[in-house]
Amino acid sequence: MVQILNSRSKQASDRVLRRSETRRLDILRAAARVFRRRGVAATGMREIAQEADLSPGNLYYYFSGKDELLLFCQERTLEHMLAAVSAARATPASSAEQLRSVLRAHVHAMLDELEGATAHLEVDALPAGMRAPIIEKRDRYERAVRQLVMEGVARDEFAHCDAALVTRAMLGAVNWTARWYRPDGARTVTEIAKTLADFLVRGLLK
Amino acid sequence: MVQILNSRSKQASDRVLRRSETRRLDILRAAARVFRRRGVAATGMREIAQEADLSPGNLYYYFSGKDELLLFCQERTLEHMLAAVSAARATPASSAEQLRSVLRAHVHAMLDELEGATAHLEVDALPAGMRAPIIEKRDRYERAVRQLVMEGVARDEFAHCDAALVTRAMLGAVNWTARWYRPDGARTVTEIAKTLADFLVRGLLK
Amino acid sequence: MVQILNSRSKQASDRVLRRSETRRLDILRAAARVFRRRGVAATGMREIAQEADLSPGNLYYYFSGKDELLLFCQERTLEHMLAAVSAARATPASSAEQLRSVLRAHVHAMLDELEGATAHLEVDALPAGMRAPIIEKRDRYERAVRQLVMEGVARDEFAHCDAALVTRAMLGAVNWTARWYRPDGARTVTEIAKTLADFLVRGLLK
Amino acid sequence: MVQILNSRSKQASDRVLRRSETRRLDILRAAARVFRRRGVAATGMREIAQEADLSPGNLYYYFSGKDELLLFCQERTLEHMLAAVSAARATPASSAEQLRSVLRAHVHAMLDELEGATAHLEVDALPAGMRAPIIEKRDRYERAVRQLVMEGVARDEFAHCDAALVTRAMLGAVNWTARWYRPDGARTVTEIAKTLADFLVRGLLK
DNA sequence: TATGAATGAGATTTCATTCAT
DNA sequence: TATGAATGAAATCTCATTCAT
Repeated sequence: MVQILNSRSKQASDRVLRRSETRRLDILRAAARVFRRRGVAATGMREIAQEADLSPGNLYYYFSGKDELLLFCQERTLEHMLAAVSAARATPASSAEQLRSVLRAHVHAMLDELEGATAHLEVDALPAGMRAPIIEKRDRYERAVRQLVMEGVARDEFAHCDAALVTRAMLGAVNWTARWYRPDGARTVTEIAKTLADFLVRGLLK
Repeated sequence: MVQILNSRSKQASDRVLRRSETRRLDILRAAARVFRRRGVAATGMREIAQEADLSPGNLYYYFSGKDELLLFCQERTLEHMLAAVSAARATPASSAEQLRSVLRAHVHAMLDELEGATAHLEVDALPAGMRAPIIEKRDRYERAVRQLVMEGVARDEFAHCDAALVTRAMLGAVNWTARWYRPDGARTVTEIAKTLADFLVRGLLK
Repeated sequence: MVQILNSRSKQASDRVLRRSETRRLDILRAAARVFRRRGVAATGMREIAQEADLSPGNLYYYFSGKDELLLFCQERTLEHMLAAVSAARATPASSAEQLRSVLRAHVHAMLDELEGATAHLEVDALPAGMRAPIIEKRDRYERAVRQLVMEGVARDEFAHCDAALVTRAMLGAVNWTARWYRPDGARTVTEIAKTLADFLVRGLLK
Repeated sequence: MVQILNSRSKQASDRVLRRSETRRLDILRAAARVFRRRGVAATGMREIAQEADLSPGNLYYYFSGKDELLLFCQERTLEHMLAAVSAARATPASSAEQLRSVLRAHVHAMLDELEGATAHLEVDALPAGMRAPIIEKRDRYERAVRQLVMEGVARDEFAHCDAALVTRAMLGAVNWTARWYRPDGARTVTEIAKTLADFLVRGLLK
């Protein structure tokens, strides 16, 4: 990935790099789409290559292999989600509204036509040696959501509850959308996100 | 195989059949455990054979292949779950309590040490031609749960809601337990089942 | 196969042996039927066992394995055919009629409902080390038929010809019946045998 | 794979395709050779790969599996033979000479060093679902040969006979050459073809 | 003699990855 | 950068044969 810069102008090499980065992103997005459609384990490099409009061999010019591709996919989405939870918590809104907003963002992060990805839900598809940073992010995210729940309890917005379990229940409900959502279904992603967030938070309110 | 069946030989063949069926069940349970631990797509016949304590080739004496094994696993669990929902609906309890009972049974069907199985969550791992009966059962189950929700609304126990989406949210929350539950975790399956069922139904109450 | 004779009467043990031989013959016939139906290479021991009405394992009580079974099948039929050619040559008939009679017998040896066998046509299905006696018989048979042709030429019954090639042509024509003959077809084995023998010898006559 | 095709790249892709087709043909020929040597059922993918000088896995880059390989082999040869019979019938020659010419071509189609193939004789080696087009061609060919026989009878060139049976006898005689022909034998393919054709047609003449 | 069950070698096939150009 | 072709490891499955009873 690190390129040996030739003697041409820095601008030119920047442009090359930028083009290359764009290409890598395109490939990541293509991979994410196939992973979402078929599941990581059932997805072959050939399918990814085809979705990204290049030859199988050429994939390896941009990524070292399926694992790296998967790792970056997962990282990207988790960072998306971590940003969303940070944004929500930076808000003066109620815990309920913060939580709803996080859950809605979560659904969008998975299902949005262009950038939605679900590969991060399959951590075990990574070789054991590469899981640590993904697990760390995933757990950090879960802790942040749990924190929102606990804050709501502390603020007397939410009833007392087993925050750990309830958090997982909520995350499960939104994660599961990846399994049944169809773009041509009766409800839009936005509707789904709102309905689920409202329902789940309702179970917490006093 | 023309045999004169006297009452003794018939008994013997019954016994043999019964033993054979027992063995098949043992293997199914072993397969279900590995499927639950590692996911269907990532599970190899070798692993199943090892878990069931026989040689890989010998698996094929009992089942025609991975697909059949998977099909039976899925069918078994879905029938368990359908029985549970029928049992709950045969009860004079409130909709809320019926629903809680179904959700608890659902969690148990997946996580119980001995018989818990999650393979039915991965319908796409079956070859397309074998999916129909599984999908039918799965959808029948979902419809039954949705029916419970709608009945609760009709009886004024539950607030008005998008029953289809809310049902999927609840099922997602319980299905997702398969991903994070560890037998040596802080909470028992029974605790998890109760907490989740209570939380989820709470979101429906008026 | 060699049995340890117990102290009972010799008669009894003879009866056992005879019974055992009968059983072996039954199995050979069953094997021959399956070999004819499906070809040697495509026939499994399970199919033979089923056709012979015993368990797969039990086959090995009577025969040391598939190879022996095949060997005996081939030997049996070839000896049939050698006997037929000897019988024909012991006759005072013309060469033409002797030859016709051999060819008819050949067709019957392969297609007859009860005893017909074609396994001897697949010599290569035997392990190389076991082929010698079969090849010897097969070649002896071919030589005998060729001899008939050459005698007919010497006696001025047949036109001069390349006896080796013509013999193989005739044998090919009759061997090939095994591939297309169906018991429920329009012509009986006897009709086929006669028509083919007449046609083939016709090509030799002056 | 959206590509702007300028005249150069199109040429290149043509060249590539042509090379690929050449390779496929090479492999087909190699497979045909092994099938002829050892019989279809006894031939493994490893042997074909070795004969074609590539790794077993690489075979699957060119063909989807053994079945496809076999299908193409059979189709190729049968089309050769159908072409030969068409060519013969387009001729003003006598029925006898047309028939001889077909039989000679038949022998060549099977035994010629380079392109000879015999896989089409083993239709049952194909999975049942793939047989139809092969059987259709095979039967069409047989009908065409039978037609030649019947025409000869109608023209009073041939004696009255059971055309169906006699046709099968002739085809059996030539098909059987595949079983005994050895390239290092005493007679060339051409000699064999001529001798057999002459002999077989002789049996038809008045 | 007879059987259900077990085994191990080998077959076909898949697939991530690499190579040559 | 890009590609068609190649590879090798591993997966699923088959099957003759053997074992324990």
